[in-house]
Amino acid sequence: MATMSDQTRDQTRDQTSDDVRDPDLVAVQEGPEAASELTRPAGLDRDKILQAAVDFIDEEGLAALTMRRLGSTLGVEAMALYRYVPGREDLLDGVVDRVVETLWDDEDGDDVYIGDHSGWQDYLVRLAHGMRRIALAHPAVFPLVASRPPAAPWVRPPLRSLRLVESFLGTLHDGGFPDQAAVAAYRAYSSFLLGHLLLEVTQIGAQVSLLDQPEGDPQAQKETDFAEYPNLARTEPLLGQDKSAAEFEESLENLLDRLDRLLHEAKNSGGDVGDL
Amino acid sequence: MATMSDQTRDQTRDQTSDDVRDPDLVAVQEGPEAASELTRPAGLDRDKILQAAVDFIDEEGLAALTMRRLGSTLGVEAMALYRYVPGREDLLDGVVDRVVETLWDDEDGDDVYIGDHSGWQDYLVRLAHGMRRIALAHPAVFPLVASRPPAAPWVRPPLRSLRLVESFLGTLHDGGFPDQAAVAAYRAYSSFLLGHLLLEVTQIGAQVSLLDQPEGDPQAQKETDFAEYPNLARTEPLLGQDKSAAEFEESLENLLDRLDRLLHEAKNSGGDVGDL
DNA sequence: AGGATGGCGTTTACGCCGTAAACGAGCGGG
DNA sequence: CCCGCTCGTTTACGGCGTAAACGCCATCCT
Repeated sequence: MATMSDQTRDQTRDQTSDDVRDPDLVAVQEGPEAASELTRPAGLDRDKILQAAVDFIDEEGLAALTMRRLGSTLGVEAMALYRYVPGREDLLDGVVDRVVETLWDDEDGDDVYIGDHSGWQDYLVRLAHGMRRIALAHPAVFPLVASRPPAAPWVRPPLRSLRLVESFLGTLHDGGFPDQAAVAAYRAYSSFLLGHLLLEVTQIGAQVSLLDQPEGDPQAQKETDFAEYPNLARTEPLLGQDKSAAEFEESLENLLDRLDRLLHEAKNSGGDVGDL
Repeated sequence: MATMSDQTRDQTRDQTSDDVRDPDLVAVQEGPEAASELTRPAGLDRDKILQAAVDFIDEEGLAALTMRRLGSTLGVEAMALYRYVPGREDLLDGVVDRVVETLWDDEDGDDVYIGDHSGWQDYLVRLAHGMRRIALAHPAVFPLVASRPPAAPWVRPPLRSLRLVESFLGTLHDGGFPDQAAVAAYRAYSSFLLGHLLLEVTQIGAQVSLLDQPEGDPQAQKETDFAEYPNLARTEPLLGQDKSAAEFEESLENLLDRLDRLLHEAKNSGGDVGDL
């Protein structure tokens, strides 16, 4: 597994060979905010609560997050949170928003910052890597990003942030996509990103839960399974292998090719694309 | 390549305006099991409980499902369920399994039954439509299929059922895929299916929740949004449009083309595919 | 026949949950 | 000085998942 020590520099989209480093794994640096936190929480605010919730989910999992426990990590009773957050559900929405917003915050050189870009393909690649970085940084939070209803009911997830959808559509529009094609591209892109990243973080979760469940005689279990499932048995080592980064690049590239085709078809037919 | 030529034949179910019929929308018929149920539950068993849970989630949503409420729909106290189900989490796993197993049950003509097929492309198309039918029949259950950890930790979701993965790998193996390529295909296929269907059912959920939230002055809300988000404003009618079926076919076809390419590359290099 | 047995649903109870409501403690401005 | 405001606490309630004890009743052995 490539935990990678090295940064990315050029990051042109041609990485599919087999010893792929995984630049999306580099951590997002925390804000230099550590003053005197152990001594005193120094007063609550909504942002502090949301950050604490993100951290909590990362460490303990979504199921373990309760208002009381979250409060206690902040040195406060549960009810104190309700002055800043309407309730648990809204808190989760806030967590999603906060995590997605980091797309704009941590520019971190040249990879993730999506405000400035050269061309829609560059934009889509940056956005994809930005989202993937978020997913890998917060694997337990990401399913929330995918499953919460969108902010506006008529916009489809998983991007959820109106700001993000707006920037997406605007970029494609500027790139020459007629509206119809831009929307089709948005959906194809969303579903690709959602599917790949959800699969990837779920795998991470499964690996983790594998570690803390080494219970009674898994050998017998294995053998019975394998008897019924010869193909599974034969490919088990391959199934366990992690080539997520390479597969991600491959699929992303393929999608971009597809969108490129879509763009040219739309242009040639004068923007009158009836179907996808 | 273009494997969708045969398709379905009749299926008049025309619902999404334009031109696209959506055969996956036809309901799966319930078993002819309705004897005297209102008079007496006639005794619990695990299957009855799981079916009741599926129905409950379909009608009330996952969040509303509690042991007490589920019990009461069966005319029974909550604790009675524990004789057949170890706990709530296991019940949810059971729900997922039961729903996925219907892939084999309801053959229903020629579209969904995946045991018998002619070639791997046919199989993948049938499987995709089968899964989509399940997703559309149980939109509130499907996110569960996607987010539960897999049955074996080293197999990645969303298919989750070992039986299904086994049949997938076996079919591709028979179709000439070397193991490495079959596994790559499994992952690409899984992530496509997961992404598309999750997006689609989430949209259904959003539409539903739109209906029961017609609250205070949405007009003002709209205008403020639109001021900040011109591209969203312009494309709103397009974003709301439902072309899921067409987009599904398009993406599926594209994926099959990609897998076909993968197969031939793998064959030409003698099964020695280093990367995807 | 009659008592033991064991399957199955109920009752009771416990601790944790989200959160409504009332309650102070501290503080800055008239 | 004390009013009123901000902000965290206390108390309380109903619902949750579920452990444990408790009937009830059909069946079976003798």
